[in-house]
Amino acid sequence: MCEHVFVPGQATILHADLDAFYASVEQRDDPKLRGRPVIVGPGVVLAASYEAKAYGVRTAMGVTQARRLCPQAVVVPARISAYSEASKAVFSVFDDTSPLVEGLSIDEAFLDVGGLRRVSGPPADIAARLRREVLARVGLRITVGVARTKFLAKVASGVAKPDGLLVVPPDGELEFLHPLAVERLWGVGRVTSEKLRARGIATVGDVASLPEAALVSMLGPASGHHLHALAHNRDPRPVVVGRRRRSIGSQSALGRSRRSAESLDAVVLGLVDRVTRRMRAAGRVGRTITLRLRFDDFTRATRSRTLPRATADTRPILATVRDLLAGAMPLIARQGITLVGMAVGNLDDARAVQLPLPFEHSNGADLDAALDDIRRRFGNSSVNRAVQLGRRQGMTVPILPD
DNA sequence: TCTGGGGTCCTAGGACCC
DNA sequence: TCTGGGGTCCTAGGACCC
Repeated sequence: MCEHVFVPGQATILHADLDAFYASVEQRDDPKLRGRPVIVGPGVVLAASYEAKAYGVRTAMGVTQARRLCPQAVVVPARISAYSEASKAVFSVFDDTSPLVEGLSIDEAFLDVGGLRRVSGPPADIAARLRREVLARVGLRITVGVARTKFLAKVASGVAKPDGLLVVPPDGELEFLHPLAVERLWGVGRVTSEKLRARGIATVGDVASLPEAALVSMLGPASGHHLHALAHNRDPRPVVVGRRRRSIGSQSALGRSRRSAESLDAVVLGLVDRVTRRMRAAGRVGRTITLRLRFDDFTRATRSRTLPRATADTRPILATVRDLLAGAMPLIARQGITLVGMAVGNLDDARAVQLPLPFEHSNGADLDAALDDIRRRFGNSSVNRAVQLGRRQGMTVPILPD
């Protein structure tokens, strides 16, 4: 029998994070790069090795500036397929370690090892073994944080990197957390950090000493509640397996030179082709098309439209993007465009049944029959969605069984 | 700091439904 | 006929993350 042994109050969540991922893959594959400052470019810094970070080189910095800070750095072009292959290899080590793995990005994941104590030993041992395994099987160094909650495990790995392991014991959580800078809190970026620091709030402990209402009025309801909870070390979120992407998109920076309408259209065509290919490969269809623009002064704009039915076909999506772009032409003419992107959201499984509903010429009886059919085939909770979407669209509703 | 590419989630007003 | 409360969806913008 396989029972899940939940030990309350134990640190059982691992946050595993590869160190300087892209740069480490380059150093792994080319011995000449080992021990040297490496920057993955070109254009902007996609990743920097720790040797380069020591000189102040940071992700998203222009490569020109990075070279000024660290003239001896080797700049190599990104090899995305190599990174994605390395990522797959690392995730297969994760999957061999625990059945409960939640990927966060190409280079980090949460693992819940709470049920593995009898089979694999205590979490700290599992974490140490995981680090050895990733190094042995994939040749990459990884940092692991271990704690009772996801948030704390992630903070722990952030503090421990590079090439570290840090366990936060349940009776030492607040001592660990409260002296840290507010920027360590998940969800505190540039804007929130400035708001907090302007009020003299510099550490997690400072946040914890504030009444929740004060944070809410400062930052809005969602951020306020969120930060208050994290500062008091409340984070009940479980590790979730099999989370699915909610949108698929692509974008392209255009540089400073002026673009003709024709060349803009060529870029858009390429984006739509890339995105729809990826959607079809993933077996997804989507309804909401978003056009993303960025201008000379770095302001942004988005335009979106929701289609009556989900699709992964190039033609309707391209037509929609072109239409949105045409609507935005006055804006583009005024501001000068530097980036164009598009994304498809509201994703559904391509296997979802596209049900036609007889709303348009309905006499009521037709509709009731259709809803009965949905109830019979897909379960009761699908009916509400069908009614909502069907009324709005008058046509087609994608439904997956309950 | 003159800034790439891929994402997630929240907010807020208006439309619409029960 | 007028009214209310509760809820979802759509659109646009913004903050944040790696």
